[in-house]
Amino acid sequence: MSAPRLLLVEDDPALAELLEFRFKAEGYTIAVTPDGDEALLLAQEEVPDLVVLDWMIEGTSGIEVCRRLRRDKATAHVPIIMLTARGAEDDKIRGLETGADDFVTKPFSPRELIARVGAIMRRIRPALAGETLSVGDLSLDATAHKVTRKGQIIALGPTEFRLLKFFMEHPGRVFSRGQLLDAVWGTDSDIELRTVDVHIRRLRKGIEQPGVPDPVRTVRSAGYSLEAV
Amino acid sequence: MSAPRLLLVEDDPALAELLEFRFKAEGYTIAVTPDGDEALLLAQEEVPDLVVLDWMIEGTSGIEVCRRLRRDKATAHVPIIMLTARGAEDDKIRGLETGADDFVTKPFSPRELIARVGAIMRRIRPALAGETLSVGDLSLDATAHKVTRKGQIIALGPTEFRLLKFFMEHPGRVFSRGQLLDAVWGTDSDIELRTVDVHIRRLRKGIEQPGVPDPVRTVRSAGYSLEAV
DNA sequence: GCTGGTCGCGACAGGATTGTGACATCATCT
DNA sequence: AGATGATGTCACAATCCTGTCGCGACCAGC
Repeated sequence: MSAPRLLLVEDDPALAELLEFRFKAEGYTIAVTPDGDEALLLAQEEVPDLVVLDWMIEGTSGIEVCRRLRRDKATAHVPIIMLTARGAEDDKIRGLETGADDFVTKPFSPRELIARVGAIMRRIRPALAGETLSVGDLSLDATAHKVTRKGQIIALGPTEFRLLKFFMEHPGRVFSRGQLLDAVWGTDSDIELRTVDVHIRRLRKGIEQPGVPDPVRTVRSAGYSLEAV
Repeated sequence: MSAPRLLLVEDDPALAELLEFRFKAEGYTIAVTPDGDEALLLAQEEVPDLVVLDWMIEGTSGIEVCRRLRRDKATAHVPIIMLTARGAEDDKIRGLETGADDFVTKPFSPRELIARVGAIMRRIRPALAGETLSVGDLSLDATAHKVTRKGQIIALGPTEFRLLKFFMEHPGRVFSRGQLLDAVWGTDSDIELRTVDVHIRRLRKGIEQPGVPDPVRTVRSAGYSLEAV
């Protein structure tokens, strides 16, 4: 399984850098931002596996970020660890009731935070387990019949799903329309070659996301391929 | 969901009584014992949904109880919240690494502990290998032959019950009509595939509740699945 | 610029798949 | 026997998917 993705919202540069370094050393992929609003954008762009959120941050307050994360369907289930100042007990309570899953009181040791993140990840991971194909920012769970890009669930029709699955089983390789027909439609299908184009288009439309390049490459007079970015 | 069962291991009688009272008021079923060994016996007798464990207790130490709970297959998955004295940071780390899911520093307010328990309870869903299956807001007691959703009891016909049970044993996974026939009706049944649709509908009708999305997902040209939410 | 070939895109009608209500049958219980 | 509830099928409606066209944009070479 790919590296767990964290999102750290912390406006103290020194602490942010320290944690970034430590978590990367632990094998996490981690995005860092000091700003609440930017954090929300990042979370929507690519849904993280866990959010570490400082209570006192610039822009939108921590609890507001927390609430908004919970409100958005895509991020509603993501565990949140709040960082809070010592003694602010009411904040803790409110944080937990808002939807934070845990909090850590400043000052804390990186070891403690890492241990807590680990504890939550261990609790979450098994639920997500499945045979998952993964190419670039795309991932496809064949048993659950689900496709995800940057963590966001994507709806595809049956044929588009099979097409994408085939591409993801052979990333980077170029297939002619005939090969795609054989592989996705079946050897004995009597279908126009150009029909493949239409499904390629539907697939592109399905997985497109603003600001992200299209991973489906057209190779003129040869066919199509899925780029591993 | 039937009342969540807690196990509280606490040797301070005043605190134990206070927490017992508060948790009962919150609708939990709670067993209390001051002794570590007795706690292990109780946990084996009736596996709780969550354990609140004081670090310093009579008999076997808290961390030892924690470790043994984790070692026993029946209780390995049960979340544990440790109660620990202020400032014992190393203990926290060791506790978490041993398998505790969270800890609360004394002195704490009952509200805080209750909020934490609530936070963890909200997070438990996937495949507990016990007698009661639980997926999303659904829970199914195989022995009592009862299904509840968001605490409300739901009446299902025998076939719908078996169907739901099978889904809950494999949450999120998509099954074809044929697979469902094999699993729920039996391998040698001679039944129309479309009959599955009808029972899916009856199941949906049975578990539907106003304001809550339908957890049964139709995957066109593939089958059905129960969403793990 | 022009030309032949190739590809993207919107639209659409037919086809395939699924949702739904109704019904006859069968087993169980009173 | 009668009542009740569960079950498997069917027909029909509602959706969704799909293969094909046609048109225009684009590309490479002349």
